[in-house]
Order: sequence, then C-alpha cells, then structure tokens
Amino acid sequence: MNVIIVDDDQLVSMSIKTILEATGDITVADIGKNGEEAIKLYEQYKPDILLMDIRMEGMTGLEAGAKIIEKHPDAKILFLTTFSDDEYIIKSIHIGAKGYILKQAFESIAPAINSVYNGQTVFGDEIMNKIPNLINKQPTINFEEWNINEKEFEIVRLVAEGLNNKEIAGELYLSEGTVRNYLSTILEKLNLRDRTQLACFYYKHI
Amino acid sequence: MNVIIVDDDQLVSMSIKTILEATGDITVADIGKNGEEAIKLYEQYKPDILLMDIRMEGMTGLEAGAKIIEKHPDAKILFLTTFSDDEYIIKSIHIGAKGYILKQAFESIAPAINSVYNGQTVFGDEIMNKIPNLINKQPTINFEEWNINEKEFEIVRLVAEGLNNKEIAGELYLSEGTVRNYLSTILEKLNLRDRTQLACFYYKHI
DNA sequence: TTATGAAAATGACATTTGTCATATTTTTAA
DNA sequence: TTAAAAATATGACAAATGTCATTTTCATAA
Repeated sequence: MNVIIVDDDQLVSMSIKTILEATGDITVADIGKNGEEAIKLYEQYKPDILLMDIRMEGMTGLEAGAKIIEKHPDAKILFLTTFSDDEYIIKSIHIGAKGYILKQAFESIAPAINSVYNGQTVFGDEIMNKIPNLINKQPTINFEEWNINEKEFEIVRLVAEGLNNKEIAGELYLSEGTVRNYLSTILEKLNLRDRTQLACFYYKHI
Repeated sequence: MNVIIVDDDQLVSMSIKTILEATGDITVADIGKNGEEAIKLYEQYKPDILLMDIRMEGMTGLEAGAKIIEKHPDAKILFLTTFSDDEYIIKSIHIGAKGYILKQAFESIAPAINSVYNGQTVFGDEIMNKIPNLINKQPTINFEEWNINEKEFEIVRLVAEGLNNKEIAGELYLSEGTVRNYLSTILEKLNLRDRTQLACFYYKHI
C-alpha cells in the first residue's frame, strides 16, 4: 500500500515514515511539507492514502484536502493533527476525509491506515468524544431513565419547546392546574427547581 | 487480542470467527446470540472487544451495549450491522460505541478491530456519508448576530444554566432588579416571552 | 354492583417573573 | 468642570409559577 505523508515538520514525517514502513505492508512513496506539495504529490503518485497535517504554513491541510477530493472524489485522506478543534473536525468530515486522529497516538496510525485502506473511516477517541455535542439530537430519548412516565415526558418536551402552562394544557387537553401538578412532580423527581432548569436539563441530556 | 461475537445468526458469527482467527492475532473467546448473552459474556470474559449485531431478538445490541458501557465505561464495543439507519448511528455514538460498520464489508472487519483495539473509533463509509447531515451548524456562539451585547449574553448564558434572577445577580454583582431589567430587554430583543423560552433558544442556536 | 386506585381538577397560597416608570450612580466627552 | 450618556437600581404591579391539601372523575377488577 502506498502512502504519502505531508507535514511541515520534517521530523514528524520521518518518524511516521519509519513507523509505517516497519509494518512491512506500507510504503511511503514520498513526503511533502505543505498543502501545495500535497496536491502536487497526490497527482504525481496517486497514493492509496494521503496522510496529512491540518495546520501548515501556506495552504492548510483542509484546503488542500478539499481541492484533492474535489478532483479525485475517491481520494483517501487521513488527517493527522495535534489539535482536536471542533471546527476542524466538522470541516474534515464535510470535505470527506477518511479520518482524523491525533499525532500523539503513535501506535494507532498504522492500524488506522489499514482501516481506511479497507474502506473505513477512523476517528481518535478524543475526537469521537466531541461528536455527540455536534449531532442534532433526536427526540428518541430514554425517559424511563429519568423515572418519569410517558405523559410526564410529553410535558417535559413541551416545556423545552418554551410553552407556558396554559399552552401545555391546551396542547394536551388538560387543565392548567393539572399541568402545574404534573410539573411539580417532574421537578421533584428530577430534583430541579423550576421549568427553566427543566428545559436546560432536557437539552443537556437529550 | 480477545473478541466476543454476538449475533442472532449463528452462521454470521461463525463466518466472522473464521475470518478473524485467520488473521492470527485475534482470538474469538466465545459467541453469543442476543443482548442478554452479550452482557453475561462480557462479564465473564472481559474481552478486548465486543463485536455485536444491533438488531437482535429480545434485548437489542444497543440496549445491551448501553448497559455494558454504563458498568464498564472503557468497554470497546463495535457494532456490526446490516442497516445504516440514522437513528442507530446516533444512538451508537451516544452510548459510546467504538464503531459501526456494515456486515457486508467482510474484509474490513479485522482492520477495524485492530483500529479499535488501538483506541480509534471506526465507521464504515456508508455510515460516514450520513454524518454531515446530522451535524449542527456553527459551534461558535455569535451573540452579536442576535443584537445583544456581551453583558446581556452573559446573562443569557446563566439563564441557560438554570439560575434564577437572584443567583444571576449574585454571580454578576448586580441587584436582582437590574438583572430583571436586563432580561426584559433581552426578551424584547429576541422576541421571546420568558426565561424558559430564552433557555430553549440558547440551546437551539448555540 | 361496588370499591379501589389512578388520572385529572380545584382552590389557596407564597414566590418568582416580567414590565415599566422613575431614580441614582458612574463614565465619558466636551 | 460640566453636561450628556450609560449603567445600575428601586418600587410597584400584574401575571405566571410551584406547592399542597383536597376533590372529582373514571375505568375496571373483584
């Protein structure tokens, strides 16, 4: 399997090259040190995988990656970086990179390359831990976990939509007083003080 | 490396077992065929990796996975499934699974296991292509966009933490009345009715 | 049928909330 | 320094909220 490494720190590229070639089935075809070179080398070698740093002088890895994938939609680009910035993560997913792992995780680079080579996408754990926050949460939640029943949960949902008691009552064909009682019970169960805390709780736990 | 396979189709489990053991460095400690067994076998063997189907009779893989991870937060669970439903993907990410790949991708199972073993998280390409749609817009909070200033935003933030006016006042060294006035202005500016709607707005727009 | 319990409602009450008009204080500019 | 502005505060008020004790309603198991 042919790999190109692009990193503006020569030392890093060389270390990785050594690690990869020690595995036996990975060949490092060449090494680049910025985005422009990444594009040039990709065209030249058409490597199985392009291993690239995100932050580099001149053209960044993200920009170069976007250009390469635009021209070669099946290019397999694996970002190797020091930082786990939300923004980078999202962008790399968007341009269609095959992974995003931290340089610190030395031993996991070779396995990651293998996975990518086999059609998988790979993320380091530190990266993965951030993804839930970036995801649009579905209204398929486990209200049983909170020891509240379905009806109560329905009220929680409406509170988290910003409805007041009267509106909730209208929505659920209950009296306003009943809604208040329900809410009182819910707050008690979840150990919260008021509907605002309930809304916050909802969005934090969904 | 020890692996447990759980799938309600014996044929699938056996095929996978064969594939994995052919690699030489993976041992399949045991095989289960539903969620309950997954839990039992995990307790019994504490495998390096648990490879499990999502859809199964009785307890689903997701439920079992959630239970296992709850008890053993560092459990490495890799879901192996036939379907790439958005809901499954999101849930599996949420419960902290280490991956989600399609059964069809036979050859990539072993590399995926290796990646997971090395601390990575792995997703099949079909899965990955869906993720951009699930991601929220900006992770950057732009309060200028809402025409509120920094101080006002600070109050919004505290409301969204569930503090009441008195607490916010204490936090910002203001009088309670002042906080109320600020809040009144904020609600006016954002065209909202009350603090609960403000909290909802916050979480929806962050 | 009755009785039993859950679901829904009521009324009373203290607090909190949001609004507004109007001070007071502090900062800034001239 | 003074004048204008902003930031902060006050007090009053109506509405909404949360709590609680007590009913009323209603389905259904016995």
